Parts: sequence; structure tokens; C-alpha cells
Amino acid sequence: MFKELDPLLHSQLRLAVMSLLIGVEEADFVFLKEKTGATAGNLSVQIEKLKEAEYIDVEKTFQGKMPRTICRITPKGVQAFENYVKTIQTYFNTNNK
Amino acid sequence: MFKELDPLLHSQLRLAVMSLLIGVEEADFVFLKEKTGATAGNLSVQIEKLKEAEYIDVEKTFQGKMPRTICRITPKGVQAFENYVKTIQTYFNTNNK
DNA sequence: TATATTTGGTTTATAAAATAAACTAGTTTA
DNA sequence: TAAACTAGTTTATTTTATAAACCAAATATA
Repeated sequence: MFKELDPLLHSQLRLAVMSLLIGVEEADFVFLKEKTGATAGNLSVQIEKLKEAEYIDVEKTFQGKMPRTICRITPKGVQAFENYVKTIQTYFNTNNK
Repeated sequence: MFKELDPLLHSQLRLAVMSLLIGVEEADFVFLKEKTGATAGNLSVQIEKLKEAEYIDVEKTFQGKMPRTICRITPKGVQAFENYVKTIQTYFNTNNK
């Protein structure tokens, strides 16, 4: 009756990151940190998890001399995100069928 | 930008329980267990948490000689549920504004 | 030119949650 | 009367989320 919610996405911060990434071509660590309001440590950990799951690609480059971590959502990530949204919606409508 | 998701509802099982309760007058432990597919232990713990938060009322009665635990959602619970749904929806739409 | 301070992170430690396994108390059935 | 079942609760374990501490390099400051 209630399908399982992808545990990788059923996390406030990871969901927020995916939400941001799905709307843009790419986003860097600083951007994600600002938009989500997360601490750097927490964000670092959650980005790593999304990467391990291949929901996002992570590219470590340099902006001049400063490091810059760029994230992009993958097709697999888009798929998973859309699926999560669809699944949790079924928890919302009153007349559960 | 991303509002915090009520941690009491951001749990697969508790959300499922609330989803069921919002659609009915009342439901007992056995019904909730069957519909959610949860183990009795897990369900017991999560019902207790929802009760503590006053999101549901729990009434322990007897059906003949067998114990029967009846749950009902409270107005506060309805409010919280609706708020949770509204909040998480903001994580879904691509063009985060 | 030392020396703070800031930037952009990672690693490690801690607290909280979810979950399952074990247990209880009583009931029904063989 | 003993085994199995019902309707749960309690306890223990695993997993998560999160913050705190740390690091290396860059930049600003005295």
C-alpha cells in the first residue's frame, strides 16, 4: 500500500540539494551551502552520499587558486528524484486506495 | 529558502500512519499494522511518538477479551500534516523561488 | 613580513532515529 | 495442559543526521 521512500532522498538536506540541482545546469559547493543553509560538514557528507549513489556528478576544479566543487545531477538522479516525488505524493491524498 | 520539515512527520512510518488516520474516523493498531506493513514493535514506538506530540489520540480498550488500541488524528495532527505536505511540496518544484 | 583571518572544504565524534528482535500477558485451540 | 496465536511493549542494535573539530591554502592586516 505504501511504497518505500528512497532513503537516499528521504533526507531534508539531500532532498534540498537535489531540488536545487534539478533546476540548474550545475551548482558549486558554496552555492548549495548558501541556498540550503547547511553547515559545510553536513553538506560535504551528503554530497558524498549522493555521489556514491550516482545521483550527482562531482567535479573538483580550481577557480583561480581557490578550490571549487561543482555538482551536477545525473539522469539517474533525475529519475530517482521524480520517482521519490511521485511516491511520497501517494502518502498525501486522503483516500488511500 | 528551504523551510524545515517537521521531523515528527518526516518519517516513512509515521507519515503513513498519519496518512491513514487523516482519511478515517479512527483506526486500530491491527489495521495500521496491516496497511503500513510495519512490524508491531516499530508501529508501537511510532504511535507513541505521535501521541506524545499530540498529533493523535490513543485509546486502549477491549474488544471482548482482547486488547484493542484505537487511534484518532487530532486537529493539531491534521494541521501538522497539512503543513508538512505544503512544506515538502516546495522542495519539489524545479524553479525554486 | 609575520600573523591573523577567511575560504573551501574533509574527517571525526556525537546525538537522534528507525528498526528489529526479544519479551510479556493473556487467549484460543488441539 | 501444552502449543500456538494475538496484541501489543520494551530493549538493543544499526543507521542517520548533524555538528564540531580540523586542515591546507589564500588573503588581509599590523
